Amino acid sequence: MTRQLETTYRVLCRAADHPTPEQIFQAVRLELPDVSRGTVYRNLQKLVADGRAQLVQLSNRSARYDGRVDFHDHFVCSACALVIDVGPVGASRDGVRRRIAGHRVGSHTLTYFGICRNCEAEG
Amino acid sequence: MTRQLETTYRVLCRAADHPTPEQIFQAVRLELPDVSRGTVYRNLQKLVADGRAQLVQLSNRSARYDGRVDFHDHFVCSACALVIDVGPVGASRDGVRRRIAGHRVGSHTLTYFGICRNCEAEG
DNA sequence: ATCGGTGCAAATTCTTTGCAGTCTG
DNA sequence: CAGACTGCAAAGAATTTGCACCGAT
Repeated sequence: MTRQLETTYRVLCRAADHPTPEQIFQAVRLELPDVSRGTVYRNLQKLVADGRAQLVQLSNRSARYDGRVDFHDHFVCSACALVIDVGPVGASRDGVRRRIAGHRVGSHTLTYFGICRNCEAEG
Repeated sequence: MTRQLETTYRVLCRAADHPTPEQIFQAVRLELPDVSRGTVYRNLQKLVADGRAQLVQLSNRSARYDGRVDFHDHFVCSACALVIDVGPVGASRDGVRRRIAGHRVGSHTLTYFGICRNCEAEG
């Protein structure tokens, strides 16, 4: 447990907005000015592998990480890429299968796409 | 409606495996040897904008396109990136909300992550 | 001394874009 | 002919990796 890993984890848990690796890197750098991007990328993958963080697949453009590891869903604004947590209530709690066409299901996530209030107001 | 766009669309509809842009490019090139990647990328975006194809957000690694535009869900193998269609039955059909925390919901998708039969057999 | 973790920079991978030429309506 | 579309190649963005070094066992 290095300082870099610990700081990355703390930054991630503190953030509520599903930050990108770049945002996490910038935040970690405030505390550890000499940290490198490569280290932050590596540590984020380590956190996911250890089950202490989640990689949220919302966009092909950039990864988004989540310090919450319990089951919950997401709303994504198609205009500004805002991501908010939803649940853990709702449709995705029910009727989830252990197997689909013989394939073993490990997890699932329900993602809502739409336009957030701000973007809707701006047109 | 150019030959490139028409061919791209046909290739996409024929494919059942949610191909990547690169795979689509290779398939289109069999029919139009001089087509360029840029054109395929542009045409895929056009198809999505026109509602004739769907971009499936499954990985930060590479985009996956889907010629099916009706509501349905996906199973993704975490080991080999296999993607199969699920539904349109199951949990994601029910209880879907029009608004979440005041944000307008346009669509939703339920994604199952797991290990496919082949990968499970191989260990 | 060893071994994992780090910073750095280069390399990869995937996608977008500027531009000049071409095709379509 | 005008505007949209194309191929090409370069640019751009996001991420990964090789390597030498450092720090804690």
